[in-house]
Amino acid sequence: MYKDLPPIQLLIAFEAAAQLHSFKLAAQALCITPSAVSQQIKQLEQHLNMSLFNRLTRRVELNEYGKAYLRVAEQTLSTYRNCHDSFLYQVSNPILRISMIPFVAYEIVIPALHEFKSLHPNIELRIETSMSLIDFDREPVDAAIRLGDGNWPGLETHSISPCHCALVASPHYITNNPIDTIRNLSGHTLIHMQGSMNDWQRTSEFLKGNTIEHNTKLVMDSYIAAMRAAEQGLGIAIGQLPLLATWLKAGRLVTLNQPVMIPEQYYFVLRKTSVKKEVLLDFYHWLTTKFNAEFNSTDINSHTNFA
Amino acid sequence: MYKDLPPIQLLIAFEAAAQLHSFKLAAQALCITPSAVSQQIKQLEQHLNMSLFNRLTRRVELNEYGKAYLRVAEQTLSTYRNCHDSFLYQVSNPILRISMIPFVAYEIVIPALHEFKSLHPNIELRIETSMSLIDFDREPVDAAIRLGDGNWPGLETHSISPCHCALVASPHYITNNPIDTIRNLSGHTLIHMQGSMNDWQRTSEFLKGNTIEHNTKLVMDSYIAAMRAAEQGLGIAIGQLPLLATWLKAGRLVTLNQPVMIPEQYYFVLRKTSVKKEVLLDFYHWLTTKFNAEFNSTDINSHTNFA
DNA sequence: ACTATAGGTAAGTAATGCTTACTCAAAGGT
DNA sequence: ACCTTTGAGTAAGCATTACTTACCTATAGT
Repeated sequence: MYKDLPPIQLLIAFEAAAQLHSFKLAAQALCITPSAVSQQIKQLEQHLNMSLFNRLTRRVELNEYGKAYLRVAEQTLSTYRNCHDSFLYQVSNPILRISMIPFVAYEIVIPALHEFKSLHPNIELRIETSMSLIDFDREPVDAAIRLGDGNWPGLETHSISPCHCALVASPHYITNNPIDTIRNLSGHTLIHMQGSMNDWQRTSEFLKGNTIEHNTKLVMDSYIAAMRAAEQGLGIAIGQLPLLATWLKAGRLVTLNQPVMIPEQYYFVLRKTSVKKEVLLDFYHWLTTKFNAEFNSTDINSHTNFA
Repeated sequence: MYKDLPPIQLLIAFEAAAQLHSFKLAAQALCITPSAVSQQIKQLEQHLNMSLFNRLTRRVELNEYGKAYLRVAEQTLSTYRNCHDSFLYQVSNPILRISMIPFVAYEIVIPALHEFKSLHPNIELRIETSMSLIDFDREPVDAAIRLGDGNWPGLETHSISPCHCALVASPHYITNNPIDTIRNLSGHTLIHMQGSMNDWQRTSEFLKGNTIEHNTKLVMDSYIAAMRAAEQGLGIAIGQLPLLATWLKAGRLVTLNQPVMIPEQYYFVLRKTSVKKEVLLDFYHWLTTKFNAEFNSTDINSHTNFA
């Protein structure tokens, strides 16, 4: 059936001639000669093995077949034009789906979204919050914000900012549960985060202490829940400085020691082959300034030092 | 917006390559060389100013733009193929809309329709019954069966059969209302048909008589109603022989005189520019045999002659 | 009767699309 | 580690297609 389809480009001349009732006007519209239009339509008629126009003197008009075929041409070409236009719209107004943990979304990205939107009105951001590392091959996301060593095979990584950690608690908690020195936290509740259970192990190594055993454990299912628990005075948590700027400034939490830079960093991660790389990097650069603004505005020396 | 539409024929190679994930296979499908496919797709990419495929080694895969553009190509081409197919279907299974008076439809055409359908299974007939001459420029009909002199400007006419007229009445009526001679019908009811009021005038001239005045008139609104009235014994009507074959054979009516050929004939009428001329003439030839079969099967000498 | 006009046709030319021949890069099989 | 195979990209040349030019035809309008 497909084999004897007339060359699709002939539809263009036919549509113009049919709509304008004139080969001459069609030729003008298409910037070719009337003769070329005549030949193209003759070709189409030969392919269909039927005539499409009644040739009158100095005028052509569609016959019944022509009228029916005009519907073919119009439908086909309008489909092409509409689909093409919406394709171009999609391309020039890309949707960036970016995955991150809820805390980063709520504390850093979302509060500044209106600024990004005003800088890049064409780019539509879709923030996807996820607890764990998403699989780029399965999830329909364009990029992710990840804490790690920057080594994810097949993905392109861009460093956003280093990560400083410090023990945090609410001021109220400190008052009611005095801390002698952070090397001796026995008797205190240590707030853990699910999936990062060895953080306290590492922390104790950093602090050159070994007092983290025999403490009460409180395990929360996310970083945001851990911070909220600390804010409520339920114990001591490990806070990441770039994320806690507003909490520390507002006095919802205080740091108990000089922040320590950990080996992991925050990275912006995207597919190596992403066609949206350009706009994604626009977002990355903007995001980096947001992270650094947060971190620099946090006076990392304003902690209650029990070291 | 339309100006920078890529040449529509490029969609064909793109669709094939995208669906087959291979320029080589696409080339085979299109009966061209892989190089040609590669060049067409390169052209398309240059028009769109973006790449559509990730070129891997010995393999190509659509990137995100390519996936989006595949929808453009598929929609456009499937629209073309579907519309084209339904156009061809329409052409090869034409609908013939043919106008005629109800009597011709009911007595001649419709009883034989199943035969025509078996001879021409592709042709769909639409019988449109109409009391008066329809206007080909306004009504969506392809042809008409008309009684007349064959001279209708702008239309092509083909003679179907001459028309013989005779006075008819029911056998019962004749018994109850004896007729002396058809030159003297005084006292009889003459059944007229609306729109053909001068038929009796002409008939009297044919019969070389002048007795048609001072009779009771019965005016019916159609030929079929006039024949039914005669059948019911309501009076004498003017019957057209080609149409009354079954009625006469069944004894529903009898002729009262030797049928007389009138100047009008039955014609098959169509537009000079009709694109369905071929199938219409198929129908015309079939119709002619039907008319003649009817007429020849009527023994025009089997009348009750009062001349 | 003459002119102007729209379309059709034929021949020549410009443009395009295709093939051929070659290169390249990586995968697969010894 | 080697060579072979394979699919895609490229450049040059060729073949085909599509367009233009010039001329013809028919007719509507003057």
